[in-house]
Amino acid sequence: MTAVNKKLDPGQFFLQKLSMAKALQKRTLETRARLIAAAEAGIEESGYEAMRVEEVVLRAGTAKGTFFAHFKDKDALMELIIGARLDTYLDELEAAPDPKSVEALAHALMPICAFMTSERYVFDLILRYSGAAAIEAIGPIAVNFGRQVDLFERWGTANRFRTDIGVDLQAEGIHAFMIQAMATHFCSLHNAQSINDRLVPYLKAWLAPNS
Amino acid sequence: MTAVNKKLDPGQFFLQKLSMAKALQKRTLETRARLIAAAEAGIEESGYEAMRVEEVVLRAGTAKGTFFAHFKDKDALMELIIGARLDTYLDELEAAPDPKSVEALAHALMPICAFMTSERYVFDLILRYSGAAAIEAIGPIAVNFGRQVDLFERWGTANRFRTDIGVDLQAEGIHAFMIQAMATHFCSLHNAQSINDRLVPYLKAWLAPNS
DNA sequence: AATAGAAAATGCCCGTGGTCAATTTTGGAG
DNA sequence: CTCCAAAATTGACCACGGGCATTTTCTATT
Repeated sequence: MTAVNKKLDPGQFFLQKLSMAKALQKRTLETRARLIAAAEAGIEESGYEAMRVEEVVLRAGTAKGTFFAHFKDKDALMELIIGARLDTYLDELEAAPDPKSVEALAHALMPICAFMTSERYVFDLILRYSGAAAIEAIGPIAVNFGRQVDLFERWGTANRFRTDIGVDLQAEGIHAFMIQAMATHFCSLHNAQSINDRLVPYLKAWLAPNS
Repeated sequence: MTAVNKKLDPGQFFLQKLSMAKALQKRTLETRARLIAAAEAGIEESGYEAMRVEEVVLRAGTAKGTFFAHFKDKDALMELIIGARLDTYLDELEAAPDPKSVEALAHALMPICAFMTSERYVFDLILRYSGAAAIEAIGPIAVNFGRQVDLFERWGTANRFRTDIGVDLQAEGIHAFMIQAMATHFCSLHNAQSINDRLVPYLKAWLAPNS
């Protein structure tokens, strides 16, 4: 677990952020866990957008103020939970063999795309937090996006699709088109096309030009 | 002015949406204009994020309820105002000659990029509204994005950068990388690189592969 | 065990977006 | 000019995120 940013559940991420700081009381961790569990239970029932701080606090059996003692704001908890989900998807991708074709690459991305577009609210929040809002606050989602690009670089190194550009640039392009495919998926009035059907042409044009 | 989606100021956009509907009272238009003017004045002073419905209503001399009789919610007015700004930038681009090189293309996009990234809040709102939220509600920003891609197609037709893919796909790619360049601009901790410096490598790799 | 000081939890309060039944204004019909 | 129905406006009210002074609980020290 010395590798950076691998397999962090919401609680662990918190611990990492505070590493080397004052020791945390057991009570703190319990309260935190209750709040996160309460939020996850509510999300399971009614989705992400419907989450209310008041309801989370009620389930967890704490006061409202306690919530904000643990999380900067409502979005900070959402980011934690959504970031954790994104991480599990990425863990699976990292463990799986590198895709050998553009089609396989797109196909491999579908689970994470499906999650990201499961709710408009989720997609918007991810985009909003994909860039560090401030220097000191680089959150789980921004970290996950970094991991995504790293993985794409690995794929590009293992199976060099294009030789005229660097693997880093290649990886950033994959990422850009992944976002684009998801965004246009929301745009389409009658979304007849699947995200995969949108992504494949982009990636073919990006990774295998002139062919 | 029969061409679709050209040069619509906030008020005109509203009229278009209601075309063929009941005739509007003069009073309605006046109130609307006052609300929009009040919002724009406030934005001029303190920026987009600082806009408060209460303050707009105070300036305009109306009740709060009136605001929501005219606009679905706060964001609807923001979308109108930001969309209008985007349209003026696009008008200029459409009137200007087609860029002949990748560098010129990127350079031409800088003013609109600068506006979109003038505030984090603005960028997030634009992304949020770039896809139609619902079938009936395709707003000014989504329309503007459509115009952008149309313009990129025109550029691609006039000066065919790539011949192995269609102009529409080419245009969508330009758009995707434009977003990517702006998004990563926010990510960077010490953003030493300008948006232009980020965009040019993307576009070179996209529009002129193997060269 | 007593106590002091720090950490955590509390819940009342506020700001702000958004709703709605009641009221006023408008434009037209007779 | 009068009156009425529809359109526009009003402002009291609610929901929800977030702030903060106060109180409670924990932990370390003697």
